[in-house]
Amino acid sequence: MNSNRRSACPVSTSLEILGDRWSLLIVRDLMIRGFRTFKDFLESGEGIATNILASRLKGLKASGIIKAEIEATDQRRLNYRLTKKGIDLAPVLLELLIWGARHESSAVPCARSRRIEKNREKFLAEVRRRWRERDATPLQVKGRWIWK
Amino acid sequence: MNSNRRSACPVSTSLEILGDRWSLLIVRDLMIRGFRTFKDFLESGEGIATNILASRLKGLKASGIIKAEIEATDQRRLNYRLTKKGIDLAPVLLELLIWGARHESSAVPCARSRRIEKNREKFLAEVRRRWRERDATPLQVKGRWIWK
DNA sequence: TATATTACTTGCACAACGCAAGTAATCTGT
DNA sequence: ACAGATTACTTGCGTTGTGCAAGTAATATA
Repeated sequence: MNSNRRSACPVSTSLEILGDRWSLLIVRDLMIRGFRTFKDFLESGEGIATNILASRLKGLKASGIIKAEIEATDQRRLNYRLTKKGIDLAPVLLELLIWGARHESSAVPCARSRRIEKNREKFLAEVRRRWRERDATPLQVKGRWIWK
Repeated sequence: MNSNRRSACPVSTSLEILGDRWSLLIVRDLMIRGFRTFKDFLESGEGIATNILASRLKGLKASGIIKAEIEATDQRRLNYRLTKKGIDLAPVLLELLIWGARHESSAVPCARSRRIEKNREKFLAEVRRRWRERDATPLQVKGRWIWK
């Protein structure tokens, strides 16, 4: 499992699993936007190709970050869900959000990203509650989407 | 500058810049290990190729995350250094470290990663102090390398 | 029973990566 | 002063990964 690692550094190990343009976006969609299905991810706006999405889902599953279960009422639908290991990525995503909002994004007003930053623990607690209770409504902060 | 973005989400934007297997490792080496030169990065253990390293350094410079200055006493040597934008990635790296140590790494003893987690703010303050004061000694926690 | 939906897979062109080798500028030892 | 070493790259080339379009199998709906 942890053979063929390029190094023992946990940052390096994390990046071997998550270091690409798409994996963490899938985690974001599961965590924040309440997405569950293949089709949801396809339509998430960044325009991932079907083959790339399939390969990333496969990788995330192999790494134990997500799992999939067939929907009881519709055998066609696979519902993806974060594992504990997956939801533990919440702080990583939050810090990426804060960094991007501060240094790169014109889309998130400074006031909103500063509020998220200030209420870091509250935000994480809410993300974890949603996961525990399978709350799949898109996450908002003060009535606004946090990613726009 | 922020044209041709696949979406307005700051997480997506961050990943377009940093979402690969190498960029954040270079930032780690600058931030934690006190590396400065091309040669330092080459020998950092993960085995990055020279052309890839050159292209990543170029990208990080273009993104304003690092800057390079020629060493006064040796004109051959380029010293790379994190900018403010670069040092602001410290929380992202820290969370990747914590996640990797908890879920992937056998190299970091649980006790040590828990201590880092508990002293999150102290750790970040120390990283920022080192940057301000140009302290390039490899960062240790209680006399141990934090990445092993 | 025909059509739609979901979650993929396959084929192909193109870009990125990884390794080995080479190069230009600068420094060091004699 | 000159040979050899050092630093920071670039170039070539074969392999791997990505992105798009099209196709497919299983299941659901009208």
